[in-house]
Amino acid sequence: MHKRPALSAIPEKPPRKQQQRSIRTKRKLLDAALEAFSENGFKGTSTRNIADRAGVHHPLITYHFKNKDELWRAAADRIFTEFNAALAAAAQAQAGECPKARMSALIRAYVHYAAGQPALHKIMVQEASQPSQRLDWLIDTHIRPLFDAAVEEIKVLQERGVAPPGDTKLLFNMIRVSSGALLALSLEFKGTSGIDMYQPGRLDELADMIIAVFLPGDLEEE
Amino acid sequence: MHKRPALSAIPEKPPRKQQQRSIRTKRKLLDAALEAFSENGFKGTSTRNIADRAGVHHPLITYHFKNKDELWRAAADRIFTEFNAALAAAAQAQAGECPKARMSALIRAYVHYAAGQPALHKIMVQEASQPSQRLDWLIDTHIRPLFDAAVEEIKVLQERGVAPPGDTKLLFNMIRVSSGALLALSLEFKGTSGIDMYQPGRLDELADMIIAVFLPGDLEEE
DNA sequence: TCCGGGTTGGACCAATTGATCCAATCCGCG
DNA sequence: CGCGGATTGGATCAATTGGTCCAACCCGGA
Repeated sequence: MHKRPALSAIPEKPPRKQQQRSIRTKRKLLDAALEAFSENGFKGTSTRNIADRAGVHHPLITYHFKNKDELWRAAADRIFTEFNAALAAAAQAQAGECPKARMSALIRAYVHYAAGQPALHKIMVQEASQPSQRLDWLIDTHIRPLFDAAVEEIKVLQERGVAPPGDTKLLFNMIRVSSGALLALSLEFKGTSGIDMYQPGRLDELADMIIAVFLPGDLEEE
Repeated sequence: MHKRPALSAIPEKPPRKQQQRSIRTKRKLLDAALEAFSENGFKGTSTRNIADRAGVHHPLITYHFKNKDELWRAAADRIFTEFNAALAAAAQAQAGECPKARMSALIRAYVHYAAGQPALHKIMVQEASQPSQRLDWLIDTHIRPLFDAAVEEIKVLQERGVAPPGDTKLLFNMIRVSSGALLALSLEFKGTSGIDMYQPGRLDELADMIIAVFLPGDLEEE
């Protein structure tokens, strides 16, 4: 409402700078939480397990994140923000190119990000396995905006004969799970087929096949 | 070692018939276990929660299945056996048809089975999220035999110009997650796109799109 | 009908869970 | 350097976990 003329700081004293070790602790906890939640789901993960992975005393979770739920939210927030940035960077790099080249670059970026951070897709699957407030939050905050933009891009590609016809949202989700889910299942894939998606070249092979299958056409004018 | 001449049954007395209620209890527990494990994973599911869903006293799990691990195994065994039977029936019905029609029927059968039993794919994803004996058992006992057969079928379709070229195993897994994973994510899909895969017609729409995308060619002779 | 093993219910156990409390320690700041 | 809030460690709590035990019961077979 009213600001004092400086000198005497009454309502908002500049809070002391956060200590460095605190920042490190928080980051270690978030890393550990992502790994643990993606492997065992929310219910299946104990805060002690997270603290152990992080090499940190477990009540610090309460101190830094209030409770298990908030820790999950903070971890999910971080990975989705990072993912968004990675996609944006890829899109940026292809700003002037034709739509098909742009989408191809996005697919490649997605495949590589999903491989480097399998937690991304795993956490979505873990949460989508049953209704929950966490799922609602995830969808509203991160997933829907991201997907709406992608669906628009694909719609253009359908209109111009590059992507096959049919429900765009359905098509987009097929593309998306072909990369994300397949990488989330990479352990099973290795066991059934002997193929290790993390060998060099495999990721590009996957991306190329996705592009070949889902964007088979050549660009034609409207 | 030595068998007595009947009359006096010593080593193997014909065991009394299993009581009917026991059979019902076991089946209720298996149903509940599938649901619970697919929603919360192995670690995230408590035996008491399973017993509650089944409306059964929880120590009965120990009595009927020895422990949580064996219960999981029995549940997974049942759903995969059922699934195998459903696929076999679909294949049987198309015995004489051409390869493309046969694979299309299999895809349709898979989509409908995955929709009716989302636990099938969810359990695979839950277990594939980290190495475990359960995952190894699942792969060796059920998944690999099933997939090897499917991969052979697809290889034929590639050779005859129906399916796109490239690594067959990779292609098969793309087909498979396009149906299975997409249905496992149906809650998220509903939230992001407003599309309910369980509305009538949606499943066939998905199956048709999978066929259109992954089996685009017409059959040509070798 | 009644016997006896198959099946179930109730009480209980040790270990793990998420969370809280408070004293000890650390470190940014004056 | 030394103050004092920020951060951490240790102890502890009630609730939940997988699993065991034994008495009560149900019901298939004679």
